[in-house]
Amino acid sequence: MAAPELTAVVAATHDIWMRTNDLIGQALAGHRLTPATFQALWVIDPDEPPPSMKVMAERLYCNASNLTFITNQLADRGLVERIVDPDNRRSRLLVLTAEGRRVRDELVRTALEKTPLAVLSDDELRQLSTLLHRVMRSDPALAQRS
Amino acid sequence: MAAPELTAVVAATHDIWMRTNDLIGQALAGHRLTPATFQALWVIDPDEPPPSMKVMAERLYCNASNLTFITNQLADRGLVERIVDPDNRRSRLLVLTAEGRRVRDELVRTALEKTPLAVLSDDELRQLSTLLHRVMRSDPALAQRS
DNA sequence: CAGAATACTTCAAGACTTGAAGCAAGGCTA
DNA sequence: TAGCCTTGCTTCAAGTCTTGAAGTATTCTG
Repeated sequence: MAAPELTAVVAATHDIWMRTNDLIGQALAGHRLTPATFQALWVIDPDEPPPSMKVMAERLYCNASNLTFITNQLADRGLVERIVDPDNRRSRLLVLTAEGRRVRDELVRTALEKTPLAVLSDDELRQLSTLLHRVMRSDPALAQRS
Repeated sequence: MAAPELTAVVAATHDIWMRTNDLIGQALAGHRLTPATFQALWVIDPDEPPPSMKVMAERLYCNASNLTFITNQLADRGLVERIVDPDNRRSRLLVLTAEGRRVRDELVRTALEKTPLAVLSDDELRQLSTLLHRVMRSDPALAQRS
């Protein structure tokens, strides 16, 4: 293989992500959520202005109709509400309900406790963060997140 | 948030993975593959002894019936074959066909070219690899891969 | 040898994803 | 400002993915 380190890093990234999902599966199921719906919840930061469906679709790398489905799942569970964007009445903003904020907080906390990445020291986490942010800044689609 | 670095790292891991998937989607579609089926192909190393369905399920964090489905997808496309494990006739070993090896090689190469992680220098990749392998060694389920 | 365990398959149900078609709102231009 | 194009979202149909329960064949164990 031409780039064994790169191969190992790509594989490790995937493995760690899948393992994290595996470890929080029970907690998600307790709220009738799945990796896909949890990820949608994750990317709605309650301290930021509510994202539109369009913005959510970009964050989750999915298309509009997919996001309609995911949003319905969250709305059916009482975790988010759609409101009309007063600045653009075609657009729907996704707002966490009180329950949505509570569940998001709890599950994010669980994910951070259970992820294998939690074994790293503060210093190692900073190193890792530096490297990953360098990667993200290099990619236009990722740069607008970090 | 109690651990902002950890949060950022978990999010970055996921974002980079999803972005990589996004970037190779075209190449996968060219072989009628999806992220799930490509991942299955990825974890069959042609230079190692062929894995059983059971081993594959562990590697992919999925259950046996799920793996039957994924294997059927790959077998229908002529990329893998099931053979009876001579040492345990309950077990089926997954062997890449010649076409399977070719497609795997091509798509792995594409993934390594397109992943945003490819911007890192050799030195940075080594740093990243060191950190991620430390994470993997700390988790029993991950340790047996790296 | 009988019963339990293992490896896989089948089936049914639900969750996810995509693309095509449609609707309402906003933008543009003659 | 009417007509047309674009945007943001929804609906629908089709296909993919995932799970759990039940079933089959094989192996293990007492």
